Amino acid sequence: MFNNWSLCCISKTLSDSGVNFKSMTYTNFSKMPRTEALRELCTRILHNVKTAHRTIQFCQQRGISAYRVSSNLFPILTHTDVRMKISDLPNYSDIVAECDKIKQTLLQKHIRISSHPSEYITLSSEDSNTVDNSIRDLEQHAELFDLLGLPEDYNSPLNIHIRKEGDISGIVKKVMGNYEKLCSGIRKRLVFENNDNKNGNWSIRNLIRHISEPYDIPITFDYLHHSILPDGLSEKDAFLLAYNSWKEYTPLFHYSEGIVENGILTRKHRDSPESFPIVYNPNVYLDVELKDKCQAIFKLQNNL
DNA sequence: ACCAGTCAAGGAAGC
DNA sequence: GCTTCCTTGACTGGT
Repeated sequence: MFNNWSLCCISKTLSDSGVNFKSMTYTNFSKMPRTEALRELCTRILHNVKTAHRTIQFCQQRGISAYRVSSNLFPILTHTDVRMKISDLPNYSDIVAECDKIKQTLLQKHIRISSHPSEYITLSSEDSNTVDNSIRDLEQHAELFDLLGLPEDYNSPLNIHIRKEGDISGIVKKVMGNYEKLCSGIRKRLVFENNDNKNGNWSIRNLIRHISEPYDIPITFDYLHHSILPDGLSEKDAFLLAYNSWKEYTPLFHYSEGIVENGILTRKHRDSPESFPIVYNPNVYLDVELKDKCQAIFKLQNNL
């Protein structure tokens, strides 16, 4: 039976036992004197890296073969009034040491690592500040991946959406113009995921035609987004088109189920799976976006 | 200790 | 054209 599940950011089992990530808002950060605020932020960040480590170990223990690192491990750093790299942090050496421990853990038992930078980041914006902010965010992800010793290729994908709707060729030109400017640590890992806007552009069909085929970039297949915006493709055809776009790499796809309201499938994620996904080629990993997180995976591991 | 409201992002969608 | 919504778990402040 298919068993290549990827845990999305959080283990509910761990959080129920009090192991949680910490965050920090800019509002709060800006209220404190800078030195004090930075010290608190550093403490929280180190805590988060340790929590990510524990979560990866949890995956190893529970037969979960991949892990999506949360994009909130390092709060605020990319904020326009903070603008720090991980390496700028006063406790950088502690963070490096903790990342080295994660590296060792990953060497003992392989866990595939990926990330899904915030859905608000965009390479398609007409506003250059917005694009710059997005690139800074991506650079932070690449910096972390490098610290974790992750390969600079699609085995450790950074997955984003193309957010803008409208004139496809204009948007693609914009996105690819910005793509060329990205450092290799981002570019060699960056993949694009189908989205589900009403009558939206970014179905699997259009991503394959306008992004993957001309520019040789893998496409992430998301089951739920596809069922909301199939764009004339069956689930099987969309899955296999996306599958083939990964070439020699093993694809990492997203699995979730939507809540049905008044007989209409919505994009809201269910807590727990009701059905087992059809995996049209078993050589994939499925990142489980159901809200029960690891507990949803346990259900899938036990064939519901 | 608990609860409700807030936070953070940029664009879509709805008035 | 303006407002609301989307998304998420943790933070925050009031009780």
